[in-house]
Amino acid sequence: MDTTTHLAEPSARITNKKKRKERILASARQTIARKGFDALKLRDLAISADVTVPTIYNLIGGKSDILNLIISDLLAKIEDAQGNIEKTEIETAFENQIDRLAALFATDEDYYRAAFIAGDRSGLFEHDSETGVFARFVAQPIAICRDAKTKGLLLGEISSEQLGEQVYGSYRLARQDWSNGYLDLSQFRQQSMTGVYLCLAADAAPDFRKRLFKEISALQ
Amino acid sequence: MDTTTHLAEPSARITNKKKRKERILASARQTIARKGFDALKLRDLAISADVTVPTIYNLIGGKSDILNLIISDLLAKIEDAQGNIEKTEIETAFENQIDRLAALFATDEDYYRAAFIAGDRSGLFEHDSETGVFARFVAQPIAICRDAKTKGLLLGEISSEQLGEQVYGSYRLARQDWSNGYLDLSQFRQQSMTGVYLCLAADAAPDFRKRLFKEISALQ
DNA sequence: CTCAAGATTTTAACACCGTTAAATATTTTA
DNA sequence: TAAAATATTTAACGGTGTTAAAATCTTGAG
Repeated sequence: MDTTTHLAEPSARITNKKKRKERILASARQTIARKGFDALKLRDLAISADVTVPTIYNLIGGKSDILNLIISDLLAKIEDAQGNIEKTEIETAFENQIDRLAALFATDEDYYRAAFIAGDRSGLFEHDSETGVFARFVAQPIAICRDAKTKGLLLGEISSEQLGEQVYGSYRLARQDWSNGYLDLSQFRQQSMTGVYLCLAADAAPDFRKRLFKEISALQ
Repeated sequence: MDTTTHLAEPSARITNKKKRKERILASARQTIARKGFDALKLRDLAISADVTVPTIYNLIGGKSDILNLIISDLLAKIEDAQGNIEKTEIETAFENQIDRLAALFATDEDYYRAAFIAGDRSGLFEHDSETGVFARFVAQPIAICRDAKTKGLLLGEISSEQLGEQVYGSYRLARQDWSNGYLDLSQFRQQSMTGVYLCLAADAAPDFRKRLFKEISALQ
């Protein structure tokens, strides 16, 4: 299989290829961010990346392939940003998670909005797959709820799986409303947090419940 | 202005025009329902409605105009189906509302899914407008919550406006998940109801809260 | 009934899009 | 350097929404 004596060095051809590819993708991201997903035209993209259309097909592929790469990039950045959540306190665990997301989105709001819209359109967040995006992301709230139950903060009148899914739904909805342009980023934060705290309050022990409502009114 | 002696009778020309228009729209609805929104092509539509493409432009307009008519139709049917909600009991008020929606969707599931997707894409449910769809629809849960508060079922640790919006968010999310194909109709019903009951439970008086959790576990 | 005026439909084209085969240019290898 | 492999571009195809202009039909006055 390997006929060379040394490891394959990154020949100039290949590095150039990579450079062009990156230039194309960066340009695509910029266009989506600035003008929306439907405004991405292959001919314009080719011009702005200083190549021709068939080169795009050669290096990346058709429009859906470009899309897929952008979505992968989105997911990688999100998972990176979520990182490990410190389980110091329950409220701050969720607050941290949402704040990190909001901070990430703020770095390039148009781009993330566009990427989420693209993701939603291509069924990225389907619930069925055991290993899909939804399953990976919903696991975290569920884990936090479980932890809260062992600490006696939650009463357990509803399963951690169900409660976690509802909590996750709260910021999923806020995220969608934001990426659809219905909310700005600060509203996204407030809306997510309100939803999360309210869900938790439903199953919270009395003093924790009191704390949650105090947090909610502090959000307004 | 009115030069005729009698009221204008619906001349054959005009009734034919209306008939054609209806035929075009019905055909469009069918195509969207069967093959999805992106599969609606004006040439195909013209053939299936037995007219030519410019006739569509003359009677209705371009693709976005067709879309708008279909969305209006969707909204009319929904508002019709919602009707007046009897305020007998709080839980059943929400349950009735959701059941009526689910029953309506079930009459032509593919069509309603497609119409919602089209509506979402064209920013139908924006939050800002005072008289928009969102404002009209969110008013009902808020009113029910207010009623529940006066009856002592809700404690009022959160405003009826906020709680109602969260409740509405619960079935808005479920509706989106259903129209995106992530849930089937029975899951939509279960998911909506769980979310609504959980939101209410957060602010519910003890015995009402107990009732709500019983309802939730009965849903599984 | 006839026929011109007006409304409606259709023919035929335009501009734009994603995509791809075939030709050209470039880089690597022997 | 010559040949082989690889990458890029030229030039086209089929399909889309849209529209001006020609052809057709309907209406109503004489």
